[in-house]
Amino acid sequence: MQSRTPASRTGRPRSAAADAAILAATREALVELGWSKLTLGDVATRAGVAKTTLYRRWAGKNELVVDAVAELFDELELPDRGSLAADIEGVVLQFAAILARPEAKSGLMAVVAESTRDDALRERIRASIVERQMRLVLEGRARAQRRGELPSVPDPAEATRTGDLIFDVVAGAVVHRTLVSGKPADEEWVRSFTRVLLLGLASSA
Amino acid sequence: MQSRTPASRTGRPRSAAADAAILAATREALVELGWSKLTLGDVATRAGVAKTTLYRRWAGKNELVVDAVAELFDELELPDRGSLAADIEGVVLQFAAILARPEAKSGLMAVVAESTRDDALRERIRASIVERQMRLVLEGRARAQRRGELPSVPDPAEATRTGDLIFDVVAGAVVHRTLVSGKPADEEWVRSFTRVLLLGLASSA
DNA sequence: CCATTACGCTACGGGTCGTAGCGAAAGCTC
DNA sequence: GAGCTTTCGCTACGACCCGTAGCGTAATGG
Repeated sequence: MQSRTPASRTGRPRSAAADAAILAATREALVELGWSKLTLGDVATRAGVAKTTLYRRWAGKNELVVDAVAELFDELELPDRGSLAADIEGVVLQFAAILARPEAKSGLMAVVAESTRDDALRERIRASIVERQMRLVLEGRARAQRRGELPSVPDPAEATRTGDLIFDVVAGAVVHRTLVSGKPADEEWVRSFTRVLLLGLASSA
Repeated sequence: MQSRTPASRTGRPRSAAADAAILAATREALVELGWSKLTLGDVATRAGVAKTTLYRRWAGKNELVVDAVAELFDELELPDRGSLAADIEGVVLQFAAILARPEAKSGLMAVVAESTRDDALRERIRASIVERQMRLVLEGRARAQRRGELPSVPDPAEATRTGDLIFDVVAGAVVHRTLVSGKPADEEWVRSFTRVLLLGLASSA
């Protein structure tokens, strides 16, 4: 996270319980108040810590919410469901379930918006949230290539570009469906999406 | 926009020039300051109007930015380029060019984030921004069906679902590429994306 | 026991918010 | 032009949140 305890060994250690309490309080405040009305003073009160303690660990609202939201994505997994289509449907449904939670809705888009003017924040989001999702895409793709469902790409640069493309299409579609269109990415939608992704528009009814 | 002059005909009319100046000042402030540091007092000063004038027309920052950003999407068009693939590439490049502008980056995601807790704001975004994009998708699809490039869907409900799906995939992918991955949706990317969208993952190298 | 760091608490200047109140300006109707 | 109505610019205000400084205390390790 944000912990920096590399060389310093002396002195009173930071309370790990306080970290957990603050992040939980942040998610609670996101649900009740939303991003714009969330204040660090309120979060500190909810967590039972002093405001100064909070400022010693996080630079501001942006960094705090990134860490609080990032924990929601810990549960993402990619079990082998036997086929590429089933793998995609499974992971997309998991992703959609996380995005449907109010603390994710309120917080994620807000910090992404802020990250357009803050490179350090963008990198923090990439490392703690996006990177994990990306790994799943690459793993699912490699699995499908072993099954023979997807052609293998010899050129590494080309492989990276294709991986990035797939990731933006999958994540972008789910995010847009959930947050912009405001409709649930339920099983029916995910089936239709997977069909289009695999077979293309022309093949889908 | 927000003008309400249905029954009231008497008294001093609202200055249309002030509206334009305020919206332009809002975009200017979005570029220079970004969403979070943009204040209504500053916008009023930039526009050369009193802060109270601004509050008479817009309920708050959210509504103001929605209207300011919405004007950016006025230029979206869908000229007939002869094939579905060419039509998609053309409109996606236009969309990407708008999203690449700093006033769109900073503002759009922020108001979408706020809209997760404000239904009126969500509807405002839908009506003034999303609706226009959706129209292009439907028009391009109808055109492709006339050309025989896409199968026609007799069931109206199914047609709506498919239209919504295509829209979320296209818009979501471009938005995610631009704002989350932070990479440009340039011609090369758009070509690859169009290929995947039309032919599916299996057919793309 | 002592150095070091974290903690809780209080207090503060600075900034923004959104509104109220005022006189002046700009239209329309007669 | 007289009179009515609404908008406009301006000033001022209490309320809130920010981020930090200072202090005494608590919890470690040497």
